[in-house]
Amino acid sequence: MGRQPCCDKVGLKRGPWTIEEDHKLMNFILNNGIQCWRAVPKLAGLLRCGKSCRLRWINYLRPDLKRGGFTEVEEDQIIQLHSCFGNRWSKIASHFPGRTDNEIKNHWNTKIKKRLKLLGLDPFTLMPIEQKEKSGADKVKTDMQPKSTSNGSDQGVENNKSLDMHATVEEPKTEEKMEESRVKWDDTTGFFNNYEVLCSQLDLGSWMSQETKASTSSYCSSSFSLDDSSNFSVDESSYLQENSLQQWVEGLDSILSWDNFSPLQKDFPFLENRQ
DNA sequence: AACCGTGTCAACCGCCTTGGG
DNA sequence: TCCCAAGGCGGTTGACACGGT
Repeated sequence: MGRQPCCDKVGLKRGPWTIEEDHKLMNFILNNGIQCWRAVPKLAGLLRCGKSCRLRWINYLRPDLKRGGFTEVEEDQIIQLHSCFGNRWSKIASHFPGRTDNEIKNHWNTKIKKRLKLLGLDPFTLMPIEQKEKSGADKVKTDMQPKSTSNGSDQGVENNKSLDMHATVEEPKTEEKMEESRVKWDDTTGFFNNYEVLCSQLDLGSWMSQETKASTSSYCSSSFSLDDSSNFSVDESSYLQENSLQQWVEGLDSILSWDNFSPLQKDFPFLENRQ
């Protein structure tokens, strides 16, 4: 017997979301908030499971999402944070208001990982691959896992100093500090420096920005985030200022066809001017 | 034009965590 | 303390786009 599905999947729709479904979900959440994800699809008239709705909202429809490619600075921060937290994407994403863990995970797997390999660095340890090969089989074992999940000693505090040089990473808040003190480190943590050295040698910065410019420029101009985006709660949707919502609408403009959103006009009059 | 390989990313799956009873 | 439901999370998959041949 396999594990029971998270919800009754009989008759539920799967696959890509249609604009109509997006509309229903968005409309429902903006009007009612979220009390229980399991109840959302029923109440919103969707043939989806609650998890699917939650994911769609968090990764795509949420008003505070920042759209567009990652900047060079963001990529730099992701690499640093990944060296601290490993594959704990939600933890990493919490440092990037408006970015989702899924987005960061995808970006890491498709872009950053490859670039680091191209630079001859191991993506997990930021250690030069040649050096790693020399250092024997024991090391290979650690390369397979992010440091945060290994059960090492407390040398992390010591090694963390190497990251302090990078002022772009915020000092973790009290809770995070406690969490980080639990994060285990090995002797490769400090090798983030290798990445920087190689970047400067190969002028990776300009290379990255060349590539990211094209993808970011079209979106960044319309992207935005709410002041306290990381804590955005739909229950408080009424606090949304009309202009903030309008910004969100503008951000979505390039993605969704607003022909399908005309029913929203009664709730958000500024939509009338669109199309 | 057709095919193939590769890259990207939205969405799903299933395990883990949390909170309420 | 235990159990269960629901939410959260990370790994993985598959559809689609795009470039090369």
